[in-house]
Amino acid sequence: MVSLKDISLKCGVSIATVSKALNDQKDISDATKMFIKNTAREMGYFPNSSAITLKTNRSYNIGVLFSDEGRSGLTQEYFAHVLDSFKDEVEKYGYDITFINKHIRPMSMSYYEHSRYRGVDGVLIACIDFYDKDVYELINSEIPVITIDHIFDNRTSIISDNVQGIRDLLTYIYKMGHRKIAYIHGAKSSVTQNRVASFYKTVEELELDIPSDYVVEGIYHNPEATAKKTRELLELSDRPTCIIFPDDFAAMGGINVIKEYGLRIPEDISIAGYDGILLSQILEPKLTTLKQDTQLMGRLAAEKLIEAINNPKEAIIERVVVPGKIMHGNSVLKL
Amino acid sequence: MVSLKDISLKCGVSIATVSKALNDQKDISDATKMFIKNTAREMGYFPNSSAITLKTNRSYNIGVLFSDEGRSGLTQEYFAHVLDSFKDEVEKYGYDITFINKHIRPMSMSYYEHSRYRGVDGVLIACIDFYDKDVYELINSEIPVITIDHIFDNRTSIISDNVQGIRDLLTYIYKMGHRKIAYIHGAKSSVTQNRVASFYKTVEELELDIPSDYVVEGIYHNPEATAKKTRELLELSDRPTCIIFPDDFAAMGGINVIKEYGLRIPEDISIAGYDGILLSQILEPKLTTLKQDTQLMGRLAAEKLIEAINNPKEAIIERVVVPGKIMHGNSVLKL
DNA sequence: TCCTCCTACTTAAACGTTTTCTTTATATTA
DNA sequence: TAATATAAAGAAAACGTTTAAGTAGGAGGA
Repeated sequence: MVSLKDISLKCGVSIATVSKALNDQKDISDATKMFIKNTAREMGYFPNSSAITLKTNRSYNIGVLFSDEGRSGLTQEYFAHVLDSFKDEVEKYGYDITFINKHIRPMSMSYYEHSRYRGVDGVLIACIDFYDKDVYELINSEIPVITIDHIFDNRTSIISDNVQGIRDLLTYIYKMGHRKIAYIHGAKSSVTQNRVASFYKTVEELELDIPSDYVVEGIYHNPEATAKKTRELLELSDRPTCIIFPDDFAAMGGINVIKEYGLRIPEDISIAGYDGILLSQILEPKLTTLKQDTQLMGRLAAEKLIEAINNPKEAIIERVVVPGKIMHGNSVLKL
Repeated sequence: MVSLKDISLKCGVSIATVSKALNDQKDISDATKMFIKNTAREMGYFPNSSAITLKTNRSYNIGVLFSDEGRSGLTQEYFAHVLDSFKDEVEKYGYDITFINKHIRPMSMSYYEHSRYRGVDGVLIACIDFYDKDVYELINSEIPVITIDHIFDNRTSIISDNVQGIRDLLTYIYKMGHRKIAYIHGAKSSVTQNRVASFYKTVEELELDIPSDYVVEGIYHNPEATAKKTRELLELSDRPTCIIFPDDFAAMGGINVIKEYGLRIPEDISIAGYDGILLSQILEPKLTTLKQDTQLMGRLAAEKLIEAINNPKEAIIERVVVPGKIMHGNSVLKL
């Protein structure tokens, strides 16, 4: 591997001069700089990130914490898209992305230790058990951190506007003439809390009268659980005219049950999803859903994180709320 | 940050002794080793990967090339699952994963340069334009490389058994009594080549007579393109009784068109997919498809790559063919 | 007793950079 | 002309680690 030393030998200058020339520093004459840069190119030089990181404590590497009960969040379309957008954006600034996990090398490390071990400049936390004490250790460390869809007091977070999202969805359904609206929400999490709270708040504002058995707990991304809850809703003596599912994918389970009952969507019962993944737009009828702006979320997360990396001291703690967009499909009938 | 030097000072031994003790080398008495290890733990020591990598040329970091026309392959369920499994496996051996791309730092680098820059021990190549000259540079470099679903002469590759897969699928459909079987395949790639060749070969073995307009080119993961081709097939004077789609997701487009024509699946027309993603098992009727063993592929890729890393000289070039499994859904009617 | 061989350690160089401080040479000023 | 400022380059230390080579001291053997 060609090193600065090799170039300095070939050019007959010192290593320091080569380093400065390649980094476009002031102290070098244009002629020398050109000469060195050309020689470096000819020799096929490229820098060594380990040496640079060791010396400067700046790795241009960002850690990503992205797991979900064993499975990595990768396999969830929503998070995959956020990560994808995040990756695109940080790459523009010259950053790479490394997954940070607990099990590494002979010893096992905490997230924080792992982050320090790899010398990452910052960490993106998403789709993870936010109540893990190892997450707390990281959150309270000196490493710049951004969280997605979860708020910590001392950290900037990017959150999808679940409050407005559910409000928009519910209001739309209301305006379509529905009054008996059920909601199968996801399992306990801050996302769910926001959605459910917003649901009840909107119900109040709209002066709706929603029986308590219309709001039930399902599981995100779980069509089976959704199917079960849907069945229960359909068995009620006073059946809802519209069901909001935890998310688009889970909705598939509900849709199957509805068909099983010989009911048509939306003629006999209306439905709505959440997320706005590709699938939702391909379903027949097209699903009415709330599309979360994963691209913007990823981009903002990148920008805010890099900002925090560049100004570790004066970093402002922000809660960036990213609005979603309602997708009017054909799954909610105009009554 | 606590360094070996700090520990050595506290313990009153040399830095070398600390290093050896922590790395369980022979040269140290048990008493000293214990003492040093305990002190290290107390002081909150963890190693610095940059320093280790710089010194040893071993980063315990694996590069991943995972992109797809702008979008990263992350957003494709099939590859997301392969990567997920790969990640799980390499982590067991203490490796981390870093995405390798072209744009990094001020200068832009080729994949190879980027790999060297980060000092990755090996690279996984998947879901990418394999005909890119930068991919060739990497393939022909000294860096251990594993490819997924594409064969290079000089590299080990893990490939899903597309030949047997299509054969199994077609044979199954044949045994269900179908003779007029259409195939909408994906765009040009080695995967497609294998599938199409296998389709024709099996057609011959089964002594089927498939008209040439039954085999048409679609686009993977593209429901619209699939819808268009499906429409064309349905418009044929001699309509097929079964259509094989490029993949499960693309199949959605075909399904919609079929419904649009007022046809029932499988009573009026049978269909099959490919991939066996979650979606396929949730569809009603359940899709008959070929499930690719993404978990095994990821694991094997990890094993083979680590093997190559540990034995760069005597690494054997292998083509590991991973069998899939046919999933008998209800989308193919028994004639 | 002396020599040899272990054992348990230390020394010091090296990996490829960056960066502070010096040095040298040249230009500018009085 | 001499003093001083400036530009361009170099020397050397440092980042945290590994490792080959060296050393001291004690045990074992003849």
